[in-house]
Amino acid sequence: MLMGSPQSAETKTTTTSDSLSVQESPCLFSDLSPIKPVKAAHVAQGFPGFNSPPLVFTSSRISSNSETFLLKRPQDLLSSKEEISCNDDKEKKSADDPGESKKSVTQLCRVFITDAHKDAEIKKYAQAQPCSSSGCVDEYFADPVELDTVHSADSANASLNQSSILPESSATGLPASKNTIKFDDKNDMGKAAGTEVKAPLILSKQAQEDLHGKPAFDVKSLNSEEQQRDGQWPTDVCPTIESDLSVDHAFQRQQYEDASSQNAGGGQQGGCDSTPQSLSKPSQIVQMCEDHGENLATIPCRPVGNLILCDPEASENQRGLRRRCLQFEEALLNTNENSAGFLDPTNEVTTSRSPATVAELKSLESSHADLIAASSRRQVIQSRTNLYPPQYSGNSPLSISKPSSIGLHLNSIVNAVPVTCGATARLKLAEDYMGVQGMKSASVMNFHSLEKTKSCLISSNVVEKIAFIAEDARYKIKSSIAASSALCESPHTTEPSNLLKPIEYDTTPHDKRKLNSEEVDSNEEYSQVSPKKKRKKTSSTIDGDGCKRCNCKKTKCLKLYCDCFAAGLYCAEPCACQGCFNKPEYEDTVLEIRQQIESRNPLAFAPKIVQHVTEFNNREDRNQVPPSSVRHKRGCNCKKSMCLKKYCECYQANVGCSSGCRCDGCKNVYGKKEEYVATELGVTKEMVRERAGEEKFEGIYNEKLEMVATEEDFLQAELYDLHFTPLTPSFQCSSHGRAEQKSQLLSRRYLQSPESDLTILSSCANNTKAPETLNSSDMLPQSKESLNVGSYDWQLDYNNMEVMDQFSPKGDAVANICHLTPLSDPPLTAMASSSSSKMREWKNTSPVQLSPGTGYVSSSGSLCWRSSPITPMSRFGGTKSLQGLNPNSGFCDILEEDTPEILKDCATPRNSVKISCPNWKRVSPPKRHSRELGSSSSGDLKSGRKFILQGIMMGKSCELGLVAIDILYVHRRTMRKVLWVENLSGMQLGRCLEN
DNA sequence: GAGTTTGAAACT
DNA sequence: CAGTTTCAAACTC
Ligand SMILES: [Zn+2]
Ligand SMILES: [Zn+2]
Ligand SMILES: [Zn+2]
Ligand SMILES: [Zn+2]
Ligand SMILES: [Zn+2]
Ligand SMILES: [Zn+2]
Repeated sequence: MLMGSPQSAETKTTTTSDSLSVQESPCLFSDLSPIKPVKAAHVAQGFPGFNSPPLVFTSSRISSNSETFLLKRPQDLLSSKEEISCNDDKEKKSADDPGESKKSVTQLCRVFITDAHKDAEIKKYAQAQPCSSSGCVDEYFADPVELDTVHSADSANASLNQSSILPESSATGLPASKNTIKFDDKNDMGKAAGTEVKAPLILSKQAQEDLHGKPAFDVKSLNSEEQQRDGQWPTDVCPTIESDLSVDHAFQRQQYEDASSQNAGGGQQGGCDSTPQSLSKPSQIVQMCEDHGENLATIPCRPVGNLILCDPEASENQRGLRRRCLQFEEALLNTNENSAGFLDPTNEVTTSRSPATVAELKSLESSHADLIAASSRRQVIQSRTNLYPPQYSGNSPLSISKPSSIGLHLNSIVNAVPVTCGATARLKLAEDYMGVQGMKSASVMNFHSLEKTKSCLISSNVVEKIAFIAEDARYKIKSSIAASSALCESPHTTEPSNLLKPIEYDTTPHDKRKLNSEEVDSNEEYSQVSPKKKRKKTSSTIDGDGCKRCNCKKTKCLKLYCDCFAAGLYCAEPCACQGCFNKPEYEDTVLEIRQQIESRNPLAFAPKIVQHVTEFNNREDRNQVPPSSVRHKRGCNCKKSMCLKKYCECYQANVGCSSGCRCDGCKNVYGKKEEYVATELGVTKEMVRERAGEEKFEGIYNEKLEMVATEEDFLQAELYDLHFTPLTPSFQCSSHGRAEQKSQLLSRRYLQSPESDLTILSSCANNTKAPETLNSSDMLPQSKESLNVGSYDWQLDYNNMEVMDQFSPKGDAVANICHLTPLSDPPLTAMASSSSSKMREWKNTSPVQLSPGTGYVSSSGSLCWRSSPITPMSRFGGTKSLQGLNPNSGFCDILEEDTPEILKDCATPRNSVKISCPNWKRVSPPKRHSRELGSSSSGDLKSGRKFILQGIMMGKSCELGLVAIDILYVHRRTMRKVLWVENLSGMQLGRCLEN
């Protein structure tokens, strides 16, 4: 946005990173901490010099946020530096044996991870550091850990500590940033040499430079970059990366730290530790998540007592936890699927990777760059959002809400899960991410199962589900990351520079397409990426484990052509892909790309296999639901295979063809299209209803659901990530995962009402569409109506809205929403009190939700990553997927279709159906998404309204991005109309009106 | 393992 | 939105 051209932005970021960073990402920063923001800004700016402290201090909360950033940065920086050092060493080695260096790193990472898992999270970290023994990694983690612990503790305790921390971070950050910049230049040179610093550098400075002078895109550069990534990248990059990384990592780490601190703060850690150890790797991963969750939980717990007390930090911590969770989840996924993911030393080392990736991508392809930039921008926005939330959380007790939710989750989870508290906590977190509170226990179980499944994902379905989960996790992570990055960027510019640049430039995703062409060249380099991959290449795409692996040659695994990417998973060891960017390292890039793709096709990452829930199915019959109900979402288009071979997606998914298939001569052994059509007819009515948003569900589920729904829906909405969108809907509805994901937000609500557990389907109905719309909305740029929304206001409004919601929706809310002043973070204070919690959630969940990932990422990053940022999906999938997964891989993805029917969950019995799809039918605004406002139905309600967050930086107003859209919901039974404000993700921020 | 076939994804 | 190209998996040999 701000920057006309990414390049310029990048350049700015790079240069500014030290001092000016803010300017570049003025929006972010400004927005973020308009008031206090300054602090944030300071942070950013400060980084260079001062970093730390300022933020922190100013306001505990805000500071906390800033601090977090700072912390993260510092951590990142430290870690980065350390890493760098390691990397350097490695690089040197790498010169000899790049692979080895990487491996070492990866190993370290693994160690770290493992250790972490074994040990309590916090402790884990701390321990891990020591334990990790291996130098770089250990240090890396250790630093972060320590910092985290300290910081976290500090944060938890008070911002003060953070502030103290900050300095370090800041100091480190600043220098680092500068250094990085310089490095960048050098790097460039180095790149020429063949090193790779570029990525980071590129991202930051180079990118900028490139932008200025020329695009770095050249494929060659890309290649070189890639190579660098693989090999040199660490060393050279490190410096540069530091800045970049520092940002992302900083966030992540901060989060991590927060989490750790939380853990530390909470006694749970110990428990966590125990659990984690017991768990197997995958389980470990989970545990990790759990631990984090626990941490979070702990925080929440505190909050529980004092709910809010947790403070921003707590909230942040929570966030961090969440992120971690996500990350963990991802990690789990990754770990399960690919040990490699973790392993990738580079990734871990690079933690900064994302930036690098982004930069690389950019360099690789102008289009890519654009995309990345766009993503980065988006991220920034998200980050902003995230930031806000954190602040909020930090600021006010309000944060409680999340915690409370968390607590609830924890409780539920705990109960459900035998795992130790820590584990449970983790689980909770995971669940949250996953999305379903109601699912919690089940979800937990599911989660585990999922992990397992993931590891084994053989069936495409399973994979998908997993993917979803992973994706969700990713999204979360991404969001978190993005947020973190954004935050970093905004504040610090330096680190963010990577992200920021891209972001700012943010080119539109459109350009991304181009990437392909260029990408090819890079492939060669890619090959370098991992020799291991080659192994995989060998033959079957399926690893011994049953995990699918890709063998992409030209797409860098950033297109749907890549099964890994399409599944929302990061490529792992087994993958034989060349020039792969689908790695945690490149999280930012991955996310960006994902977003772009989603923007084009909201359902792109949605599970391909959906269970059509018919009324029959929905209801009691779920069991009855004939397998037939499970179908490929889009159907196949087979012309020659007669749907008898895996060429057919339907067949491959072990599902019959459906009316959606355009296959010729269908002979699908799982069900011929014709047959399906015939059966469908009977159902169709129901289907229609559902689609229409009708009653189907209502009858059975609604009752509870409705109750819940209202709240839940909203909550859900909140939960929903924009990304989820398509997929999510179904998932959301059914899936607990979303609830979980949203859980934080929802949790409140859930907490509020047991029913909440039900899950929230609310969005369900809408989900499908909504997501799309949301996606469209994502297109922020497009959004026209830019309301200056203050995050603050949002939150507040939101809160109000929520309140309103339950009883009487009111148009007012809408107005409020409009008010949103995301940027207002500063205002946070105000917000803090009341709605902050909600806001937080919202923020968290919302676009950025993901944010969690990043911070945490750094440490776990590698871990988590496996699953890619995907976004929301996982969330959805979460519940359902979980359910499905558990039992049988079979489930896989089946999600209910977009339609609200989400019920699928139903499948069982558990409670069923809580889910809900709420009776509320979503009247999607014009698909266009964002812009159109009052679209559909009730003239009264104005759905489609877009809300754009504007921040004021440095006195300048910046558009943060499209924040929310009005979506009209109509109660199927009562026909009551409610206008919800949903974020891009589709999350419901608040209810605007009711009729 | 190379080469062919296939249909989704990407692109125009 | 249709047509074409690109892509990587599935399949064949
Ligand atoms: Zn791939
Ligand atoms: Zn792969
Ligand atoms: Zn790959
Ligand atoms: Zn077919
Ligand atoms: Zn089919
Ligand atoms: Zn067929």
